[in-house]
Amino acid sequence: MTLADHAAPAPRPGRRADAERNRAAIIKAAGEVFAECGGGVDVREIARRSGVGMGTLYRHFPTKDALLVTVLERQFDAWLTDAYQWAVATEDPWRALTGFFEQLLDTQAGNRAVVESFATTGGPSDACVQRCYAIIDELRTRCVDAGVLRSGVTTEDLFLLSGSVSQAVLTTADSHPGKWRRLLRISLDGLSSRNTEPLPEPGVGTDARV
Amino acid sequence: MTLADHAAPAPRPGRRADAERNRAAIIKAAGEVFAECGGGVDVREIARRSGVGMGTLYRHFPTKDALLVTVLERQFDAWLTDAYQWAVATEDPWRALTGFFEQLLDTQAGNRAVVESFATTGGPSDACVQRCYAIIDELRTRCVDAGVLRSGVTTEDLFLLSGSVSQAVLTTADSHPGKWRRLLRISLDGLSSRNTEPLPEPGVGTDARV
Amino acid sequence: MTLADHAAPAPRPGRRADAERNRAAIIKAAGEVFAECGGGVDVREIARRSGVGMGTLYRHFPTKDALLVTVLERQFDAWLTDAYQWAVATEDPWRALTGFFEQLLDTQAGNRAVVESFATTGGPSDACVQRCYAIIDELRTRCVDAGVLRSGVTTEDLFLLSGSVSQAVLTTADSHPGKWRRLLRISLDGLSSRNTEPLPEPGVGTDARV
Amino acid sequence: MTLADHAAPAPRPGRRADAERNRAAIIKAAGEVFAECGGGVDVREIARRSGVGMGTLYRHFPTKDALLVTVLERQFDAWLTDAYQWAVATEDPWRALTGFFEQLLDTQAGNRAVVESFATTGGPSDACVQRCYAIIDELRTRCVDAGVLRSGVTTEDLFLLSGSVSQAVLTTADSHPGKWRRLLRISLDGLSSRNTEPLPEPGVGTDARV
DNA sequence: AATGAATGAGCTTTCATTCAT
DNA sequence: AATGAATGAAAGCTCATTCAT
Repeated sequence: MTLADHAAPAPRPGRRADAERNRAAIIKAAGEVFAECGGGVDVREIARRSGVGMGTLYRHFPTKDALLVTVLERQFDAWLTDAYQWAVATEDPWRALTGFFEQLLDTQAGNRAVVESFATTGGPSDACVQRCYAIIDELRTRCVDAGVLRSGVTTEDLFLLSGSVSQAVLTTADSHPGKWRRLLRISLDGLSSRNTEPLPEPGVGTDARV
Repeated sequence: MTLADHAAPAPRPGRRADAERNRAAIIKAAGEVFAECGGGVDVREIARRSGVGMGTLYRHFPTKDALLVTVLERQFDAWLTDAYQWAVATEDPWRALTGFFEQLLDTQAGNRAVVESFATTGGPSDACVQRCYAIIDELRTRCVDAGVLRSGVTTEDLFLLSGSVSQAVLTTADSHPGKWRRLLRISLDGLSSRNTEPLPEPGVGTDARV
Repeated sequence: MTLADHAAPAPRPGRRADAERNRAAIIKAAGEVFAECGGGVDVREIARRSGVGMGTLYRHFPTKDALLVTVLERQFDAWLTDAYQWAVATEDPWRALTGFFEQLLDTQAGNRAVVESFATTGGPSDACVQRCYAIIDELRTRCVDAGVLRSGVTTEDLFLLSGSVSQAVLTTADSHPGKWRRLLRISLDGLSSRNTEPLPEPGVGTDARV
Repeated sequence: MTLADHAAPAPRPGRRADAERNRAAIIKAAGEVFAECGGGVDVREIARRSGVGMGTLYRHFPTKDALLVTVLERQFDAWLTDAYQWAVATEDPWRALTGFFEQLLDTQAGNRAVVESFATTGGPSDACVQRCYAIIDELRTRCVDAGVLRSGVTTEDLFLLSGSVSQAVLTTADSHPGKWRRLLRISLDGLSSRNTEPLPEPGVGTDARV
């Protein structure tokens, strides 16, 4: 049992089959609709696309926001899990870290809602963020131990980097898909231990221009 | 006359003075409101804060979006100009480039609407983007000539980097102001010529993990 | 057999025992819920509290309103019976009449749905009203025979009086419980034969001010 | 200046004429609709009937409830004023008191919303209740001074009596209009000083049957 | 016969935009 | 030209009733 096992679909026993099917349909449809249109879409669109009535939707999720969070969590969690599993199986610590980021960003490419969540809430949900932190921290530690990571780089730095590049992923999704990979590589290279200059302290006033 | 002179307020001749004053008041208020609340605010709030009626507002700007674009353009343009002027006056090409980014990001720190614009429209407006591109290209060329920039880095890469870090600026604005500077430094360091590995081609399929 | 025997639970022969149990549970729960919250409650709350599913509830009662009426009838009927039995056993005709009202009002104190029914439907149901009328008429006749009732007072007057005071009972239920008893006493005293002025005729135009 | 001057229509100076007309139309329509259908009606019905859009309605009243309260206050206040003015001009204290009640009840006959308000909120609004209390108290004092009021009768008793009879007014509005006048007379006669028995103390346990 | 999930019209409220004054 | 009231199409959410299991 590692960090990577995530909330299973949880097929509660007494649940009727069609209810479960509907719930799944809602989550699926919501996942697509939120991804395409962002969190601002009309709930009706999700109901329509999932083939259920409004009441059914609201039976399964008490508010639109609850649905959004659920969907984002599931999506992000799944991506996180995949990327983590790949990373764990990778020998080279550096490649594990960078590959993890690339894979994670790759899967969330063009998902408006997920990317929005980084800008508005700081991430899909606290639980997701926690889990992401834990994973990044693990990968970071391996790099530190191997001496390949720039000194002073924190987990927060890495998380922030990931969320920030995800915006670039969305920006370029339509016009220049894949271009973000160059940006990611650039930023990651700035993380290698070949960069020896100290990073600025978190204090506000630091000014690189000086 | 250089790249940096931007669209002046354009005092159209036949215009009555108070109309011009109103227009200015609207733009000022909209700038503040959009910055604080993002592009989703109620137009009424802008009218209220600028002290004009809704009709006046809509006389000057046909749609909310037109107002938003106008405001973003002016703000971004001003910041761009400032940062550019500083950069032009800086001897060291590398410092000019990095300082330019930091200054630009610093001024837009916490401006919700501007940052949103990068995620949704790819930038405040096409004109802004063009101008930003031109400036970045100029600074980039200086670095290339001085041999301090990683080979293969394009203007697009740099622009994308800027837009992406701006998201981090917003994300951390409340909780950890200034933390984005570390991220910026990291990314910029990935741009130095000490990084010799080739960047991935823009093609979609490239996979850093391999 | 007197006026007072009311519709028995009527255990229809072919009925399965659990069906009867469910029906009883529904009526019990509905009685409580309607009393507490009034007729506007969500039917779900009743289903929940009675421990049956919505389908079962609607199998026993075709509409929410049918359930409401059934419940009100049963409750009111029971109270009516109790109050009547007490009144019948009371020698003094005046005390029988007044005590009947007080007892009836006392039991329905705070039952939102019953009181609402007087305002909206004129009473829990036609059958209830009929029965109540019959009882009141009986008690009234005794008073008339004994010469203690104001001349011209009709059964309708008395029924109306009861329904009207019931509102006061509800109004004061939380803040001043029991205060309605003063109001009841006042009104009842207006009914005594010591008041000799003729009551206004039912015609609309009568105006006490003239 | 007496108790009876009530909030004037308040034609705020800068207000546009049509806005005032709309506001009036809304209040008028709402008054009718609420009176006919009670507080539960669809707001759309009021918008339709007053000939304005939903937005206009909500511009004038922030919530449905605010509209309801405003309407009830105005209506009740107007009735209160009328009845009070009549009462003040009446020499006979007893006739002033009883006539006041009759007139007040007469005007609110069949107004569902106002009557509902007594059952749910205890009255149209706190301000209304205060004013009503003050008026009743004044009329009551005159009766007490004249020695025509039953000893121990409080203003609260009288207010409660009024609210309670108003239910009867509503109940009989359609089937037996005017019948409530008999009930009112009965109750009022119970208030005359010819009734010498002490009223029950407000304590809960008092039982008239004993 | 029992269950509780599904339905969808209907509710209150918001807000970009138009238009009478 | 300026004002801000008016508009009405959504939007999020509820709940009496039906229906598949």
